[in-house]
Amino acid sequence: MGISQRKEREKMEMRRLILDAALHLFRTKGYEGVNMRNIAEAIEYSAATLYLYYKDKNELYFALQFEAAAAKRDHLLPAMEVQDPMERLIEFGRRYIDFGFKHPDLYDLLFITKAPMEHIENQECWALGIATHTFFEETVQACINQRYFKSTDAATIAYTLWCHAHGM
Amino acid sequence: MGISQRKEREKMEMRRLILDAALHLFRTKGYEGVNMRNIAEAIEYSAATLYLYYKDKNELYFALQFEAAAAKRDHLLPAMEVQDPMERLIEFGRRYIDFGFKHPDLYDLLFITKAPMEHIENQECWALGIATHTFFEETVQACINQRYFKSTDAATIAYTLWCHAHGM
DNA sequence: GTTGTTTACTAAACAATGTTCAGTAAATTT
DNA sequence: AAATTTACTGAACATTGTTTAGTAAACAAC
Repeated sequence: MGISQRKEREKMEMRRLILDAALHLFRTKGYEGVNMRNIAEAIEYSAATLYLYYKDKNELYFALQFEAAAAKRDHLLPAMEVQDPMERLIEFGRRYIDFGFKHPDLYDLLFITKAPMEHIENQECWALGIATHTFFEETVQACINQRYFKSTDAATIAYTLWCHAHGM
Repeated sequence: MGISQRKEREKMEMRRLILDAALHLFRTKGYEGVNMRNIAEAIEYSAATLYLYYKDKNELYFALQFEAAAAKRDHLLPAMEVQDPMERLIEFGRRYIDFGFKHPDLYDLLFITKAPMEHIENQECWALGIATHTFFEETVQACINQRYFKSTDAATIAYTLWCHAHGM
């Protein structure tokens, strides 16, 4: 069964090729400024080929959203190194906002842009975002434990802080 | 010179007709779900006619943004009646968020959606928003005067509160 | 009141986009 | 070697924003 394995691998490589090209184009030209033909041209395939790997532009879009979530996690990750919980929380917020400024298109992709949410069934989609948020809440809880906050309602504090960062 | 006056008036009426139709369509079908032909059809004119009154879809869009700012102001207006500044501030925030939930499309139109900002020269555009924000800051100042806040930095407090509301 | 000009509008066309489809050549299976 | 499946493509389609050439009415000029 070596052949089908190779085929599967080639399919994955093709998907990677498409995603990398799409992500690069989206980053440089903005989401609106890119179309299927652009992406296809970038990888030297015909536009129709894209539809063999992604049902439509939306599906490609959601795949990229996953990539964006990974990029955000990578951007936030260094904050985990900070030992003091309050310092860590601050670093976390700083990096969160920094991410928004450095990659406005990715930020929009994650939080702003609306697209028909037909892929919610794919729970895996949200795993990365949820993991990050969990880490954030744990840090808040650690701060509470060290009496940094008057309140002890972790969820509310986390929500308040997040609202503030997102609003900025 | 009665004729040119009448023409001018008819031109304004036509603009009103277009804006009303566009706003209604945008509200019900969402901004992406409406095109120039839809709008034209709604007022029983051809699509090309729209271009006699607005340079392109963008200009029509900015005209609507102005309408949205007016709608927001109208939504926030009742908060001015509240006498106690802190109560007023709270009512203001409540109404701000309420507006976002009741008219997500208008809210997006005002704060989220990106379009080539080629109309910045039209300062009048921002007048409504600035007026609202000024009133907001005045209320914050009133709260400071009554020692509702520890800090006395009105701008920062206003910004903090606004970030929070917008983030929500 | 006829004649020229301007205005208000339209149908048709254009260009760009997302998407589909019929066909083809190669890879694979029988 | 033949049959089938796979991977891909060019051409076409539908929908959009926008432009253009033309037309009929309103208006102005004599």
